[in-house]
Amino acid sequence: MKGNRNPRNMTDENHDENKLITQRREKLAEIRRRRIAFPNSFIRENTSAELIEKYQGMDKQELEQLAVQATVAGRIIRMRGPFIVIQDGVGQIQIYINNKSCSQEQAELLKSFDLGDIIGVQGEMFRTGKGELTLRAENFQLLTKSLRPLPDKHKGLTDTEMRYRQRYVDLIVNEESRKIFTMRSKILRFIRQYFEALDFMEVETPMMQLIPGGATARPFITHHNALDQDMYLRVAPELFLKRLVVGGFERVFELNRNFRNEGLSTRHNPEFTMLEFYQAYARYQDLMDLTEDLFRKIAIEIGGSSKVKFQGSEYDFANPFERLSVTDSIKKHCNVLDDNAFASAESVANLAQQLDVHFDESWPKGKILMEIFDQKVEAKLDQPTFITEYPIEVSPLARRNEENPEVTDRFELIIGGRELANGFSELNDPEEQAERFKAQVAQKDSGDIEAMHFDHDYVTALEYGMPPTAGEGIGIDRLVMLFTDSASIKDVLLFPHMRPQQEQG
RNA sequence: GGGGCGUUAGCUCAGUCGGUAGAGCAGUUGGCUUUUAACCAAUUGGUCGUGCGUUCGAGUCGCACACGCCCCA
Repeated sequence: MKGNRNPRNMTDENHDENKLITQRREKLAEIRRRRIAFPNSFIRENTSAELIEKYQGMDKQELEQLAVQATVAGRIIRMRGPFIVIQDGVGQIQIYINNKSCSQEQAELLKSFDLGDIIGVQGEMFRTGKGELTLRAENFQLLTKSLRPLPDKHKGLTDTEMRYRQRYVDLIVNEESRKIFTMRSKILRFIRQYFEALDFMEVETPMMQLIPGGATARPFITHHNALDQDMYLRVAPELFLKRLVVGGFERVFELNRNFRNEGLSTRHNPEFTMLEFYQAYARYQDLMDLTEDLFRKIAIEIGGSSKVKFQGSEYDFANPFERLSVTDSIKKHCNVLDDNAFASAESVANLAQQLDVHFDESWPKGKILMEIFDQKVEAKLDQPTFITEYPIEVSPLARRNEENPEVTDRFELIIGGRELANGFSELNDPEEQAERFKAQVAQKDSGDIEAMHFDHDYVTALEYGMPPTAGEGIGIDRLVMLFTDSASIKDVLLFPHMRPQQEQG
């Protein structure tokens, strides 16, 4: 809806009435008088897609000889003369109704039909003079009166705000939008099949948590009345999934919602869908291989090709992804020639200053390094790239690298300048994990609102022993954006979060 | 948080230098009835996002606010 010109006010259904709606209400009132409003006994026998698939190969004569009877139902989306095009869940089909060959009563009903009405039609399939496969109505009835006019039949609904706020209208008139959400569903189904085929088990862990953990992010706070207890909406399922690995479920995944209390943008929605999976006796390198394979197979499943076009770029998922350490990526994309730049906290701070990267003096070396990466490198990484060797200070749950104690066995996958995935070999040393939590709490106490809490029970779980394990999270909304060439996360969320509209008067 | 752009009929959009509010589609009435963005004729429809200001006069100029989009942090 543009601005507030027509606020939708749920408490007063007459608030945005206009003449078109009034006319339709009058038509509905007449239908009520005739006691044929909102019938529930119509039996739909055929879908549009099914009829077209079966009979599109037959010519006019063949169809006439077969005299195929069909019964369809759908929403009127176009009317021209005696022709009505209806749309059902799988497509569209044309209906022919000649008002001169039906009863007075039916002719009246036909005349009252509006774009958007849902009708049921029974008749015989034929082909028009121009060759269009059409159902000649012998009987028809109104199933649902639509009281609100549909958007322009040619231009559709283009106002982005209205498309997001009234997604149902968007879905009625914009096939492209229906396609995106159909593809989203296919991608989710494929991911589940993929992991099940690898003997992963799908699990569900708490979304309401006493200690929010598993990611550095601000949580939403809610309150449990009976327990008189504040709770957090989870920012990640990570710590619970690893408890399950301790318990002996060696391959688990969860595909569900996370909540992070941060701003909205074309890449961020406060609730978003994340895939997380954990595999015992695997290393982070194994997950990078798995990720390449998964992306390649999704591309082929969805688009029939390993090549994907996204916002002017093309990625071929048949190729292995580039693998670069954080420091190598900075060297490559910021023209840093001297390895000594990464030697100490001072030298990294100097580098940040040289590159005009803003940072806080109190930050540890690794955090400044990541700030350089975030501000100067990430957006430049268009082709799929695994960034590895993340600093230990920003990776409180990842295993420390054996050769370089400053970094962890961790990677992130960047495509089109966006983080798509984050994985690592898990830290399974309970004593080191306790130390890492302490460091997070210290950061929290010094004002870092995103730092983690100390999760004692998680440490206890690790004390029972977690096998060497690797885990990964993949942002599903961004992944769907990638495979549907969507510029905004709102385009792949059925009901994206929108600021409420102000009521007037 | 900062900057830019946008908000006009149910939908998609014009609106010049500040001087009576426009089109297409949809709707209504009639014609046509195997059409293809159907067509032909007539016709209805406006709190120009909200508020304040400048002005004889504001859709248009100024300020504030709301919502959205884009860019930056």
